[in-house]
Amino acid sequence: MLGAKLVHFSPAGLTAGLIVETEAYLSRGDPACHAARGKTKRNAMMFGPPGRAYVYFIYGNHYCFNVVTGREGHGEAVLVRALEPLEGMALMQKRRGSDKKIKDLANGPGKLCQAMGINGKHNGISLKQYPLFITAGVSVKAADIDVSGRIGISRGQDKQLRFFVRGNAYLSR
DNA sequence: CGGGAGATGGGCT
DNA sequence: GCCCATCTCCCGA
Repeated sequence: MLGAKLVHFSPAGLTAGLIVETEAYLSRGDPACHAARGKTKRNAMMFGPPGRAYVYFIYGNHYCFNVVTGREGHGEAVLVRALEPLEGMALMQKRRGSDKKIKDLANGPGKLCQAMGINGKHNGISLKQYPLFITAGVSVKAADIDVSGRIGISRGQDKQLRFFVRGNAYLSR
């Protein structure tokens, strides 16, 4: 997914960005994964077919955007943590705050949802078609991808499941 | 600049 | 009640 392009045609206009940072949440042996304790109303979309969005509300203020990656019934997804803004920067600033610099528009999971206009109503929709989809972006070589522990979690901190484009200016950290 | 804490609300126990 | 895959502000350096 790194280097792929996330596009959203919203009623307010078009925004798009390159995926530069992700985290994997596995279906087995991963206590940090929302699906670790079985299927619930909240995480049900994670168990659906791959290629759909799993969007959830967190900390009373923010949404996080995931792509379901596991086979149907498995409960596996990839969290998108940061985007390099490509199109619709003016709209992103309108949503995020006009004082924000470009590099602060989508360099975090909550921030990118706000910048892209992604919210709970996108939970479960296909990411292969209008209005919200992932398409070809730029090619990222394996040698340019770095790995680290995941950010902001309290369980499963030992796992090296955060992936990002080394040196990219739009990472969350 | 870096660290600490509050805001804020839905889901789960 | 408590937890939480976060963000922002405010403080001190």
